[in-house]
Amino acid sequence: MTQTRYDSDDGQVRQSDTTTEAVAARSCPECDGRVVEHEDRGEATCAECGLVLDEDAIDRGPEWRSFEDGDRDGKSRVGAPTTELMHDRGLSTNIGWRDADAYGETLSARKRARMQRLRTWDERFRAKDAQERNLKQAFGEIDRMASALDLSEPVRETAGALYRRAVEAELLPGRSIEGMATASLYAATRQHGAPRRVTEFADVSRVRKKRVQRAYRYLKQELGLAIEPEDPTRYVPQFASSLDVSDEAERLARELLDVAKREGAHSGKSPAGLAAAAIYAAANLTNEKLTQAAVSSVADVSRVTIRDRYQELLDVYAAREE
DNA sequence: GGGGTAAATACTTGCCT
DNA sequence: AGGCAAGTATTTACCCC
Repeated sequence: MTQTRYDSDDGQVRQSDTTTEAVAARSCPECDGRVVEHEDRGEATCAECGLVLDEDAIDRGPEWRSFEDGDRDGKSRVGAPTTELMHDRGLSTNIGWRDADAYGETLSARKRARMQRLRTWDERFRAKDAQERNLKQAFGEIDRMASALDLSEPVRETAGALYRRAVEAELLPGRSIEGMATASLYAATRQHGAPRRVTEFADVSRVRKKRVQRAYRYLKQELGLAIEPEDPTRYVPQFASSLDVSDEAERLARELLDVAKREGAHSGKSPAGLAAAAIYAAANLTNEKLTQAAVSSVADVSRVTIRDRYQELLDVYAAREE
């Protein structure tokens, strides 16, 4: 009697895996979700909606005041803000292509030759390295996909950091940049506890679902990523807001899922399918009009699956009541 | 609209070599 | 290591009420 196990794809499903990130006793003001602290970045995000609660303790932006009397232009002591999503963290300089000095005067032949050599070296230091070019392209991909899926900034940053680690661990040779970039982004959303379905990533990526999953598994294993098994309740806020159901129904959906989890009725079933069914069942119970077709399309789960799961959820819930 | 079903497909696991 | 078979979940494409 074998079963499809959606909760075992990180190879080591243990209770202790869930404690990698410190769990705060706070809850999100927006959606009441669990708040996850990311100590390494001085950030706290909501596990449900990805909302950033505590922005960085360190301000990496320029300082918008002058330090010398009469110096009205030089209001910045630092360069551009650093970010994970620039291949050199935004710290590079550029040497212009024009053969003119800062005042616009043309340069002598000797100086021109020297500038040419400088450019050559500048070029070599900055982008010659295959790894750097690799990062550049991957970060572009990550940013593009994240925009398409409307993912929060911290998620993008995490994805960038993961990808960088993958490159540094030399995981890339023999694998496609897009595949690994997509996998990094997927892993990031899982780590932040606001998961999206793999198919969503495959839709906005040039790689197919299969490749994404393969790359994801590889990434997770090689980097020793501790990622919690997918929890159906994590999908509830997403689906609920897309379908515009009441808070009451949303709460009920969570309860249905909690009961199902306690009864072990969820093992082997797809988390998104369960969440979709719970929303549908809850909407029915609170007399809200919600068609299976509507839920099916936002959750990316077939009507058949919703029907099957929602009957099960109701059965388990009813058996539990007495 | 909901609900049912059969065949096709996807994914996992265990077994084998 | 990788191929293969078996078992389960999910989707697809019909159907009826």
